[in-house]
Amino acid sequence: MPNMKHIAKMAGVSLGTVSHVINNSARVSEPLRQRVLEAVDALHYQPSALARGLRRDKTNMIGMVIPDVTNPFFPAVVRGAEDTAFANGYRLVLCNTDNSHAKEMEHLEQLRTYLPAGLIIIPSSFGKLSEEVESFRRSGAAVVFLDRMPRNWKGDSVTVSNNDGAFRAVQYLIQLGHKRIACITGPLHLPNAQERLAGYKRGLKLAGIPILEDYVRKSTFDRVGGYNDALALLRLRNRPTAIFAQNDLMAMGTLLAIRELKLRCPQDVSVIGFDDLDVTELMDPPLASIRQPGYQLGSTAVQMLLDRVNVDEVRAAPGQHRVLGTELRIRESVAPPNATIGGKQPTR
Amino acid sequence: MPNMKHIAKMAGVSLGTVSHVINNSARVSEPLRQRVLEAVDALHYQPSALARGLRRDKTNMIGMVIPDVTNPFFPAVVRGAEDTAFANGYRLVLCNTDNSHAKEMEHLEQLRTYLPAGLIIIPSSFGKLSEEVESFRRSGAAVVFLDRMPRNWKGDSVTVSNNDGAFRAVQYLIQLGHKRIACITGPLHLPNAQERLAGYKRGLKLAGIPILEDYVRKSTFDRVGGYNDALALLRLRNRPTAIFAQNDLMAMGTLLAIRELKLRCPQDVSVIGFDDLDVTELMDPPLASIRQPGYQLGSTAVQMLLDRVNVDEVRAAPGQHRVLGTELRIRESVAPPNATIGGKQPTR
DNA sequence: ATTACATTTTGAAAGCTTTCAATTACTCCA
DNA sequence: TGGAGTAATTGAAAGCTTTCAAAATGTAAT
Repeated sequence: MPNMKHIAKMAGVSLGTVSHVINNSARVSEPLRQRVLEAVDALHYQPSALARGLRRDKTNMIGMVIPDVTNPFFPAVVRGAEDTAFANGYRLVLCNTDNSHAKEMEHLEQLRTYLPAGLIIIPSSFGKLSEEVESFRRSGAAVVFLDRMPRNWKGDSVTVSNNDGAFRAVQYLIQLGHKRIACITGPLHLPNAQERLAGYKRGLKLAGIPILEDYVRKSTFDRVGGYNDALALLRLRNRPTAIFAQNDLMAMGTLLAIRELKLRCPQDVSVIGFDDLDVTELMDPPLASIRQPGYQLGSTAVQMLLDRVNVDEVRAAPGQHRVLGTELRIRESVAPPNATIGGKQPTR
Repeated sequence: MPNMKHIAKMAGVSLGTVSHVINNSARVSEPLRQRVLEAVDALHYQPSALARGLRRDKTNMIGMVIPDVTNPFFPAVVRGAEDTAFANGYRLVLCNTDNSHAKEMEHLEQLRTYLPAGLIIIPSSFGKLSEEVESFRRSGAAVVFLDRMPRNWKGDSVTVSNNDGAFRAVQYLIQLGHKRIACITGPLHLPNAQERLAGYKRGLKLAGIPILEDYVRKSTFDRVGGYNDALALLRLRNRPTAIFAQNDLMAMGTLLAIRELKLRCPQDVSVIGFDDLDVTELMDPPLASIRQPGYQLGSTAVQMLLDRVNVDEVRAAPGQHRVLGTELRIRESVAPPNATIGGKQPTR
């Protein structure tokens, strides 16, 4: 592999000149400039990202730390991030944490040794993580939190209007005539789960519907979680007529549970999810959901990160906290309670 | 950030000794060793991956080049890869190519400047790509092709039994009584599309069913592709009673097309896909499919890659070509032709 | 032609690690 | 105690780039 020395020799100039031409870091007379460019072309020269990073104290890599690509909400986010990173000459290092604090920390510590330009994090733990991240930032990396954010984070972040989305979903259900509305939440140490829960409660409160302990089930953001807790809800003496699952994976689990108990959706139970995955419209029944702009979430995060990187040293610029909108998508999984004659009556 | 010099000074030893302790690259007396380790601990020292890579001519990064994480088949593959990479101290750089040759090349050229330990590629083009990859390999990186492979590739690869999977799907349909079986293929310059098509043809041939031009539609591996070509198939005078879509995304498009034309699946048309995505069982109707072990595909690829990296310089070791099995998953989207009374008769 | 000044160009240092040849320390035996 | 031989330790070079102070070149004015 050719290096700068080769170029310098071939073009008959010094190392410094080659560097200046390549980086446009100083005025170089046209003839020399041409000779260098020709040599670069002839030898197919590409600067070593390692040496460059070592010298500059910063590489063009962005660490992206997420819980699990396999959760169908995340690929769009990753894609949005990768696209705008790529477009700006940056690369993405993907790290799955499985919501494990230990893995999260291990990834971060490793990443740091690469001097990445920045970090995009969908955190699953807080506390020690925040410290680690703060130290990252002090050492010059830009950090953007995505989707979830530590309570007292002062830097940049992108999230969605979780509270509002949930609120409007509940409001819609109430409008249809539902009074017994349950909620399956994600792990409540996660801010987004908290916010969606708050939105749910706000909706009920506004309509004067009391909030029942039994109707709020703390679960995990995956299908089996949704399945299990839906089962529990559906077996209540006072079975809910509508279930709001805090993400689509849990909503799918809910649909399975409904099927398992030989109930029907939406006649016996309405279901509404959160995320609006691509597949929702193909499901049986098509799943109503609250749309989150996944791709945009990722691309915005990288955009903010790069802004921060480029503004360079104006660390004074206060952290931005951008919130993207959500949108209610109604589909056949919701209907007024006891919509059809023959809908099974609740056991009480 | 602390560096080796700091450690050396603190422990009262030379740079060389620190390095030896950290890498176990030479015998170091126990007292010195302890002092170094203590210093490392005290200062929270971590070797610079950049300097190390520069010196060693190789980093612990693996470039993973795929068409699009957003295609729901890939996340599992990526996850499998990332997991076994992580477990072995390697990191994944994710690159989406959108099936674009140009992007593919750009990613590769960029990756090379990082001296990655290896590359895992799901290629979307061949020809020039193969050259580039070959040159990568000569420069010391291990390369594994995944899912698709250039025709004359001599190195490592992991794929699945595409031909066989397709064959068995077709065989099953025939067994149910279908005679008019169509196939929606992926882009035929992709080997996996080719192989699945070959399997389809083999199945028909074996049963003595003639292969109709009209029943084979070359499409793209996504939902709209499937939708459009399914529409075309369903409008044929001699409408097929079963459609084999070469991946689940296209199969979903097919279901939409069927719905659009007010036909019913499986009564009017049976549908079978390929991939067996997680969501298939929740669809309407649940989609029969040929299962591919996505996670295993990714993890095997990284495993092979690391084997190659570690065996070190025994470049003589011949390329391995591993083929993972596929499995037929029958669900309600397939049934005998004209299963129910009232199934619309084909218009001639 | 000389001086002063602006513009280009250069060479070396720094960034951090690994590795190898050379040096130092140590053990054992005569 | 001296010397041979082995084991442990060291220091410097190399890997590739960027950057800065210094050197060289060019221009203009006197």
